[in-house]
Amino acid sequence: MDEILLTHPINPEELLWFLSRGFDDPIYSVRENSIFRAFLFADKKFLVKITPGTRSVKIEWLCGERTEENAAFVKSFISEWFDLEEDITSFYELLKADDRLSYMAEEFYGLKLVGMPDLFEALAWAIIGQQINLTFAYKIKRRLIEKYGDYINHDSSRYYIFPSPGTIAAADIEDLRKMQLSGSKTAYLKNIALAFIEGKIDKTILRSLPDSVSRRNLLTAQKGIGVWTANYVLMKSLRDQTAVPFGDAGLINALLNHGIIANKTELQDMHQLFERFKGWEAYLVFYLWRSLAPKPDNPLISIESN
DNA sequence: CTCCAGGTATTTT
DNA sequence: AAAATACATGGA
Repeated sequence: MDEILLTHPINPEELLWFLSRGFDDPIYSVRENSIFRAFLFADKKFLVKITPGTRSVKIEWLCGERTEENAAFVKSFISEWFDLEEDITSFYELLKADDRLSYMAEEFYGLKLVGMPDLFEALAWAIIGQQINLTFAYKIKRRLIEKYGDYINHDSSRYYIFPSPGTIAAADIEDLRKMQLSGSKTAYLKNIALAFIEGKIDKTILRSLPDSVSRRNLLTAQKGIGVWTANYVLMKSLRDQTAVPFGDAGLINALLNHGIIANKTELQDMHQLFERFKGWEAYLVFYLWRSLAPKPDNPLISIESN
């Protein structure tokens, strides 16, 4: 049993809820307060069971060899995935200062920004999700991962690993189209997989760039990566707080719900809001998204339900 | 049938 | 430079 001790407490219920919030992400499964996920590291596959608590996250090895290297990799991956090291106290101070958002500091207390440490997965996911509803997007992601992803079978369940850029670069265009990826998205995916293979994009390169703007420019140089996708990926995979997917349909709807903007085109008030949340922009987006898919007891929807 | 969905590229003003 | 449009396809 491995364990990550937390300096800053988290809310395990919120985390587990978010991970299983009515969508079907094929990259992990959530059962009985634990998260199951398969990993590939140094050509070895393994499966772990992750059980988050308030002050620690427990990691149990279910399949594959537990070496010190593997354990270190998984711990670091999980820490990044769930943003375990960030102290979000000052974000809560900002929330509390806003009458329309202050409830979030209690309602979602201890919710950390769930990221996507695998940059290729984040890019592929962002492209799949462009301009289609999330339910459909997750279906496509599942088809993609079930056809091209490696996996581990364990206890009559299959745990998938997201396909590598090499696999997608070699994938047949017709097969991708059959998954109901549009023609242009198919081309985008292949193109981006190629960019990874050619070493044009990776996390090290992105991190070596001096600012958000140059990171965004590196990404948007690829066809299929527009401003929204670049910011989404920088937010989810590099935890760039200043990368806000402005124009995002969900973000706009959340702002409308909270009465922060009055319509979808006049976004001055949105920019003012983000100005006040400097340094915590990505967290603000994440919490606003969180507000869109509330728990049954969330006041925001109990009003309209029936 | 309509409108929309965690947009992007291209073409037209 | 800004605005309109084509694209693509399921979900509600």
